[in-house]
Amino acid sequence: MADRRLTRDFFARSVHEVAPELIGATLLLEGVGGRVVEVEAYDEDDPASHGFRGRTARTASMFGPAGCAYVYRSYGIHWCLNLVCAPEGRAEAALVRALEPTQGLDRMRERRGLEAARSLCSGPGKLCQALGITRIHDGLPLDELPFELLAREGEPPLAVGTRIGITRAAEQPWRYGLACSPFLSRRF
DNA sequence: TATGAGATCAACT
DNA sequence: GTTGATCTCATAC
Repeated sequence: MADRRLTRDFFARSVHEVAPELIGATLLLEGVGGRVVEVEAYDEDDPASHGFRGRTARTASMFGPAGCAYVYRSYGIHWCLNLVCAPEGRAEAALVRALEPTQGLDRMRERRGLEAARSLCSGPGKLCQALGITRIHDGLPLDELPFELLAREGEPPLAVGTRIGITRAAEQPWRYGLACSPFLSRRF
């Protein structure tokens, strides 16, 4: 198989370029995962972004090198996975919101309880639970195990919309998805 | 289909 | 003390 691995160079650009190109890519953790069908872009000048108020202990990895994971706790219960992008010394990241499960379905059902494939990874918190992503993955490079991140083949139909679950800058059309996918967290 | 409450933690004011 | 890049379950229409 050709090496379609996404490396740091791929992420060393504006998140607004990277995010749409992530749709259709394959994300695996320890062989469990699937195709990325939904992401949201957050940049440093974005009031909704964790990077907006500058670097803190929690958001440190968002300010770290491109091509790494930024994992944080949301609402005290859920984990959310971001892929760090950065042109140069900036804090930008793409929030992975939904996957189409393709590998390790059994492991996912084990972690989340018996469930239909379409609801295993249809949301940032669900996806992290299904793949077993926690704080220990915060800051890890995405081009090394246990992560595997493979570029898409071809250009899938893209859907664009407004981001979900935020109160500030809620009108920005920085949510990207695979058009008509049944695995989205919400329809566009 | 839609709306609302509860769960629960760390950063921030 | 408040808030949030969420999810699930319950209740209502």
